[in-house]
Amino acid sequence: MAEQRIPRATAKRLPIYYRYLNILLDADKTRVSSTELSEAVKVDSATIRRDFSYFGALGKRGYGYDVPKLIEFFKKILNQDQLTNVALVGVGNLGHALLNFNFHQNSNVRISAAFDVNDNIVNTVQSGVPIYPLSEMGKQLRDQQIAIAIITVPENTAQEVTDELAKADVRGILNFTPRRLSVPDTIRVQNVDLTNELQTLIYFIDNYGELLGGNEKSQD
Amino acid sequence: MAEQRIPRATAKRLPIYYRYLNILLDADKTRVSSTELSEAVKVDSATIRRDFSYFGALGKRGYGYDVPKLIEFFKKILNQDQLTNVALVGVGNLGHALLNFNFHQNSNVRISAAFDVNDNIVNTVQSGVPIYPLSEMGKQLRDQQIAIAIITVPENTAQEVTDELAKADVRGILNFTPRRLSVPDTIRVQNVDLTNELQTLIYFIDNYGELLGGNEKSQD
DNA sequence: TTGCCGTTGTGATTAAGCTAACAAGGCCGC
DNA sequence: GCGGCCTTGTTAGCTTAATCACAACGGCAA
Ligand SMILES: NC(=O)c1ccc[n+]([C@@H]2O[C@H](COP(=O)([O-])OP(=O)(O)OC[C@H]3O[C@@H](n4cnc5c(N)ncnc54)[C@H](O)[C@@H]3O)[C@@H](O)[C@H]2O)c1
Ligand SMILES: NC(=O)c1ccc[n+]([C@@H]2O[C@H](COP(=O)([O-])OP(=O)(O)OC[C@H]3O[C@@H](n4cnc5c(N)ncnc54)[C@H](O)[C@@H]3O)[C@@H](O)[C@H]2O)c1
Repeated sequence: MAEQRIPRATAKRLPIYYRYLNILLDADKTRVSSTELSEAVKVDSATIRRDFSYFGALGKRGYGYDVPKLIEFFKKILNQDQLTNVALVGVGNLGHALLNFNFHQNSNVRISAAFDVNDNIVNTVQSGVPIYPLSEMGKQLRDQQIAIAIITVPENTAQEVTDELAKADVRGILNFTPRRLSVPDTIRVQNVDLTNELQTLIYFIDNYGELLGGNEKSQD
Repeated sequence: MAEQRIPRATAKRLPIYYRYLNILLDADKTRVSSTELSEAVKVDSATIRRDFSYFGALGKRGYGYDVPKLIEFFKKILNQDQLTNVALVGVGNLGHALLNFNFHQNSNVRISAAFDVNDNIVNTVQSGVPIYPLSEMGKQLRDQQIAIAIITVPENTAQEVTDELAKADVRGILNFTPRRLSVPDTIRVQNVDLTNELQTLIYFIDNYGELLGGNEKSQD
C-alpha cells in the first residue's frame, strides 16, 4: 500500500494498453496473457507484467488477465470515466484536422473550444466546435473549466499564446510548434514536433541502416 | 577515431539543435554557448556539450561554439544537404494538413507522392503533389526511389498498407495510426500517436499534479 | 484431492541516459 | 606576453528503464 509513483515510461504506455484492451473486448475476448498483449502492442511481456504490477496484482497466475476488469481499472486511472474538455488554439491546417477528428473514437476527450485570430473563421462553428477570437480566451477557458490546450499556431506566436494560456491557469499544453516553450512549473508541456520526428527517422535510416537487423528494436 | 555510435537520445535532439542554430544565424549570431542554447531548446547544458562531443571537439573553451561551423557540420550529419523525398499514404484530415505544410520551412524534406483509395481525389494534384491510386504505389515508390512513407490511413487498413510498403522496399515509416505495425526488421517505424499523447498528458496532470513544481522537469 | 501446467509477479542484472562538478585549455583585456 | 576568466570536454555517480530468469501460485483435468 505504499501508493508508489508510477514510472513515467509506464504512464506513457497505459493508453496503449487501454486502447488494445477495448479492441479485445469488442471481439468478445475476456482473457489475455502478457505474451499475447506483447505481440499486439509491441512491448516486451516482462515490461507489461511489471507495468501492471505497479497497480497491484491484477492478474491470475496460470490464467492471465481478465479483460473487463483491466478495462474498468485503467478507465479510472486514465480518467476515461469522465469527459475531459480541451481547447485548441490556431485553426489552420493542423488545427482543422484535429478539430474534424476530435478524438471521438473510444477516447473520452474532446475539443470544446477553439481560438484563432483570423476574422474569416472567428465566430463560426467548425465540426461542432465554436471558434472564438483570442480576446475571449481567458474568459472561455475559465468559464468552461478547461485545463488543457493544444497549440497549432505559427511558430513565432507560440510563446505569446503560451503566456496567455498561463494567465488563464491552464495546466497542460500539447505543443505542435517546433518552439520549446517557456512555462511556469505549474504547467506541463508535451511537445509533438513532426518535422523533428521525420528528420530523426531519416537520420536513423541513413546512419544506423544495416545494423538494424538482429537484436535491435525498430520501434519508437 | 573510434567512429562510435551516436546514442539514440542524442540523435533525437540533433534536429532540434540544427533548427535553433539556423535561427541564430538568421539573427546574425555567429557564436553560442551551451548555456545559451540550453535555455532555448530546454535541454541541460551538460547534455548539449556531451551530445556535441560525440562528434569531436566542435567548440572552443572559454568561447563557445561557432554557429556557421556547427550548422555546416549538422547539415551533413542530418542529410539536410540533399533533398529527401517521402510518400504520404492516406490523404484525409491529417494527410491534407501534412501535404499543405509539406515541411518546407528550412527542412530539406518534402512529400513528392501521395496515395489514396478515394476516387474523388485520386489522379488530382493537391498542394503541388500528385495523388496516385494505391495500385500504383509499388511502381511509383521504386521509380522515385522513395524510401520513407508517412501513414495517415484509417486504423484498420494500416497493417495492409504497411505490408504493401514493405514489398516496395521502404526503409522507414512514420505511423500516425494508433495501431502498432508488424514489419520486417529492415524497416524502422516511428509512431506518432496523437490520442496517446493527449491521454498521457491528462494522466500526468491528474496524477502528478502538485508534485510537479521544484526539481521535476516538465517537458517531454 | 492431487499434481501438472501455464502464467504471473518480482529479485537481480544490465543497459541507457542524465547531470553535477571540475580540470584543462583557449580567449581577451591589459 | 601574461593572468584571470570563461566555457568546454569528460569523469564519475546517480536515476530510470528494460530484460532475464524463475519461484510462487492459481487453474484445471483426472
Ligand atoms: N501542418 C503540418 O503538417 C505541420 C507539420 C509540422 C509542424 N507544424 C507546426 O504546427 C503549427 C501550425 O501549423 P499549420 O500548418 O496548421 O499552420 P497554419 O498557418 O495553417 O495555421 C495557423 C493558424 O493559427 C492562427 N493564428 C495565428 N496567430 C495566432 C494567434 N496569435 N493566436 C491564435 N491563432 C493564431 C492562424 O490564423 C491560422 O489559422 C506551426 O507551428 C507548424 O510549424 C505543422
Ligand atoms: N485527424 C486527426 O487529428 C487524428 C488524430 C489522432 C489520430 N489520427 C489517426 O490518423 C489516421 C488518419 O486520420 P484522418 O483523420 O486523417 O482520417 P481520414 O478518414 O480523414 O483519412 C483517411 C484517408 O485514408 C484513405 N484511405 C482509406 N483506406 C486506404 C487505403 N487502404 N490506402 C490508402 N488510403 C486509404 C481515405 O480515403 C482517406 O482519404 C487515423 O488512423 C487516425 O486514427 C488522426
